[in-house]
Amino acid sequence: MTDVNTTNALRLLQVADDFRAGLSGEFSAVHGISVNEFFLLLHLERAPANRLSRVEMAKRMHVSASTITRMAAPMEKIGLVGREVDERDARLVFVVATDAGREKLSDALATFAKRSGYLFDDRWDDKEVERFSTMLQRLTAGKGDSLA
Amino acid sequence: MTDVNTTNALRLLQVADDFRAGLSGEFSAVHGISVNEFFLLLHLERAPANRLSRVEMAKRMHVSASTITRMAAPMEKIGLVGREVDERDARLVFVVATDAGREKLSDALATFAKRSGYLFDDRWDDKEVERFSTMLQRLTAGKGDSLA
DNA sequence: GCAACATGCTTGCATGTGCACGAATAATGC
DNA sequence: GCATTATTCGTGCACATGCAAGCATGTTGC
Repeated sequence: MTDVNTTNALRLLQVADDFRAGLSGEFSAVHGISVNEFFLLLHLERAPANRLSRVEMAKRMHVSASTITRMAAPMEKIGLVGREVDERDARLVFVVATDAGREKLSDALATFAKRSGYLFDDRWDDKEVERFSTMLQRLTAGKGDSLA
Repeated sequence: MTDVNTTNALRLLQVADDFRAGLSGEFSAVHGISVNEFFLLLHLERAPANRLSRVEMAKRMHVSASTITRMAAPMEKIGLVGREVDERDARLVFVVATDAGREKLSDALATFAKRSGYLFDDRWDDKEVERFSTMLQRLTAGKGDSLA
């Protein structure tokens, strides 16, 4: 545990957990969505034609396909996402972003940006933030479908 | 979303999720414990007298007290942790590390260190790792009870 | 063409977790 | 002292999620 890599990984997980916990509370209270629903909308926004099949969404979100099925259902009811079937392959059921969904995402992203600012701005200068960004990008390298 | 802080926060969450997902699989397969059980053992190891009350453990693990109650029960049955009651305050029920629990933690920490190595060693040199460590530490500053 | 296999989606079941409540114990105010 | 309040723990319920199975649809080999 004196290993630097171990220490870094522990801190990484802890910082991420703290940030996610804070997000969860504000998303729920202010936007009425969960963190996972936010990420689902974000994945849609970055996807071609603003839509993804359920298995593809599942892979990108690190959850099972059944979870996507169950997450999408209530979001369809309140109009945050829509449902489309592929013309050629009737097995594929797409989750597709709606205008309401994009607007909700935009609102939530403002909250996300604000909390990101709390995390970094008060502690680091621009140069450090840039350096951190480069480092993180290398950690995600090779793992496709990244959001950032 | 072109905001650097937002990008960094997104990457931070993504890297942490990936790492946790990988850990989860190996912990389950090799050590027979969950990531949360690993963290519970780790918190015990770092706690005074190797024990913590349930509410205190709950705060440090970002979970509810009832979750600690329910996590501890099966871990007691297989001898990974013990149960102690405070002599002065009969409300307090401590989760306490056992020898078997410490040994299990030691094994799991080896796995954790190995995967931490995969994450950092192959990509960065020592100087970068040290810099990253310093940066992460500042992000956790002010949030007590950190593990690293 | 048809059979065998592969892929995507959904559903039943089991598990993990939070919230709200109640019980037991402690601390506080009078 | 005794009543009131606070704290800690456990439990019932609701919800989210993964896994295994089943169904519908596509693909491949012959």
